Amino acid sequence: MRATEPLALDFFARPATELAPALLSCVIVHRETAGMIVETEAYLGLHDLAAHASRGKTERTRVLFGPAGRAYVYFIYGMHECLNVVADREDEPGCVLIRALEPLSGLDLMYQRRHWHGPTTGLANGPGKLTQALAITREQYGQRLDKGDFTIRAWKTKPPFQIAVTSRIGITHCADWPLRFIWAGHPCLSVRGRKGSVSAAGSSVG
DNA sequence: CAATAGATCATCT
DNA sequence: GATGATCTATTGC
Repeated sequence: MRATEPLALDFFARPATELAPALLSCVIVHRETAGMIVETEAYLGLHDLAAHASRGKTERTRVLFGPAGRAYVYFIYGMHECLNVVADREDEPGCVLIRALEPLSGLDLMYQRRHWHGPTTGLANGPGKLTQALAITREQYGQRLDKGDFTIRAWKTKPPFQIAVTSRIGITHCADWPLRFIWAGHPCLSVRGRKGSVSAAGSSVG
């Protein structure tokens, strides 16, 4: 898929709270598959106890403390890989968790990798599902996203939804902070995120 | 449809 | 040794 050129590294070099909504409607491309980002969450630095980086720099989190535009991939629950995009600048360990994609390209491959035979909307509608669909693992830890096999690109059109903000999913600390960004009403949102309070960024959509 | 249990292991204490 | 930025199957109405 060659919709547009990959985004340059400086696109990612801003606070996670700004990068997270900016990534909505961008496209992730990896290994013959691509999907549009429809759900993100911002994770901040030291003051955000839900963020891995709040515990300081360790072997796992070191890429968060480096420059923006790299992949932070981690393994969770003994089973799933999750993809984040490193934001901000060196020593400012903000990042953006990618929570859901609308599949665009390479759907056959996604179905194979996921062992799934339901609707297309269920292929990548969750943090663990999208990494499996796009074959993203810890092998991609620290990889640049501005060139090569693994890139993020702007998309020519925006989906016909409005951006909304909610609290983040699946965390225990700072659970009420409004740092989850979605295309409100998009059919590919992660299932567990569909309910809960939604404070619209504009007027409501019918 | 909603709630819950189980899977399963890297990371940090 | 406990926990966790999840997913799926199963149980119960």
